[in-house]
Amino acid sequence: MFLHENVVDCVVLAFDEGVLKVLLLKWKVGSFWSLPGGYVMSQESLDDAAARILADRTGLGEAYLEQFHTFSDPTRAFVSSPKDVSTVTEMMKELDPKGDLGFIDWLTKRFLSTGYLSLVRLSETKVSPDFLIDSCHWIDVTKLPPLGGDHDRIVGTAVEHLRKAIRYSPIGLSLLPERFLMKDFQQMYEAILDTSLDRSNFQRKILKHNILIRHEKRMSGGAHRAPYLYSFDHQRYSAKARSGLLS
Amino acid sequence: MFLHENVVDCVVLAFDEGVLKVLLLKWKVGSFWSLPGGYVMSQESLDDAAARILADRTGLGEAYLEQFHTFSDPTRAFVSSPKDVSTVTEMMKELDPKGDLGFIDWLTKRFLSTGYLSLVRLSETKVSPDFLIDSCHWIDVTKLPPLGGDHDRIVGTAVEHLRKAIRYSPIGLSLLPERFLMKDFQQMYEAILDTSLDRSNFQRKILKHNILIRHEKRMSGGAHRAPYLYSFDHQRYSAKARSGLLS
DNA sequence: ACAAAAGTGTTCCCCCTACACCCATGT
DNA sequence: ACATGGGTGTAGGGGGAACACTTTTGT
Repeated sequence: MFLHENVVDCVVLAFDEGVLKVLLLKWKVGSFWSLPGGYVMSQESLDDAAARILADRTGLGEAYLEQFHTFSDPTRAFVSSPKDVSTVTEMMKELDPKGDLGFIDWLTKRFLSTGYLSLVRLSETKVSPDFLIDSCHWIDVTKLPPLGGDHDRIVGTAVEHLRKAIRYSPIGLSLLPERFLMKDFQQMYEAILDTSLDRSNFQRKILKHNILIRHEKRMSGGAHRAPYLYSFDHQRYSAKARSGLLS
Repeated sequence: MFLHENVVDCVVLAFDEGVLKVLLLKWKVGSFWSLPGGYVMSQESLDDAAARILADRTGLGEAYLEQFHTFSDPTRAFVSSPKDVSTVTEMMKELDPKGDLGFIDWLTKRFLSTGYLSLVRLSETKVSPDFLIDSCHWIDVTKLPPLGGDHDRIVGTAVEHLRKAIRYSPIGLSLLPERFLMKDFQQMYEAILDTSLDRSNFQRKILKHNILIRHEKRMSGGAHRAPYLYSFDHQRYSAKARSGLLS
């Protein structure tokens, strides 16, 4: 009756150098930036499509992945101005004179995009470009380049979603290594909530939940007193899954 | 490339007789129950589609309406068993021998459904059946009949979404009349959160936010002391939109 | 010894909780 | 008068905010 193209766009976030970074793709043609995304195939659920797209682009089999919103502005299109369309067409011809130009259609067509939020450990990813993508970059979410279509709005909605969710669940741990310092943990919260937290009170509040395991001290590197390493106690968390971590 | 049918399903909730009720449609054929829903047309946003479907079914021009999730299970279909399909086909032929049977296809086809939550005042609605719908009913969300497809899951997800949202925003007011009693307000929260709250503390907590206007006493009806009427102070709320109403 | 980071303690105060109490009104 | 529902008060406890203090480690 009314058929639509459905795509999934993944907002893949990592915590690196004290800031939240999002995985962005730089296209060969036109130097456009976009989120990793792709079609939802005929017999595929949105969750499956998102997992496939994430795995293809980052090599991650398992990762935190959650749908957060479906975007449907009828005017949304990856490229909007006629000038950009012709630029892209020219460049495509140069890149591959015999290739079909079907994807030009893709750039200008209206479709529905379902946004997925993914939280990963940057070190565990192996990002890979492909025949359309020039390169992959981890970009500070507060310093985005101009993105195609409404992808900047998608990133914003994703971060807003994360901001709400992290107050009630420890999903942020998906951003940290298996063992981590309390300082990293706090900085991760500060980056997401865009605020500063009292070191001593943060530590007490978190530890009171009894969902972290304290290990022996790290001996290595850093000058001054050696901090403890912590890891997440999945067992105990499942038990008290309803309470929420902050306030 | 991969075209899909996209529909919107509305979970329309009202607060009546102390409980949350959802608007359900009873179909002429097969006595199926379903949520009000419909196609997303070619040049229409999801928001527009949901507003149109809500207006068509309830007569409401303005109402709280918010997207909460997109459902995409490839196996989801309104009618799944072959037996039900043939039953429906027979009944359609009886109802309208010359009509086309295209919508049988609809019942069994895979499509993506975006769920919208709507909060309304039951008294302001004028629900209307149509040529496919036998009747419309407001049903206690805790006492649902068997619904077609995954509509029961959609209702559950909607209520869960409402439960989270109401802790941070006064959307529940969309369920109450312009002027209401503190008792109604509390019962509304209790119905949504499925818990009981201390009367005195609830009142203080709510009033402290300074977003309710207290009017003169109601003289009418009820035996015993006459309670105040309250209404929502939109002005003041906009100012402090970030705080959240319950803890 | 000193500086800086990390861990722990202390104080104050607000707010939540659980009631008790007071007020108003119709029978 | 009294029962009942509605508004207000109060004592106690828990926990968050701010900050001081102690411990550890490399230079």
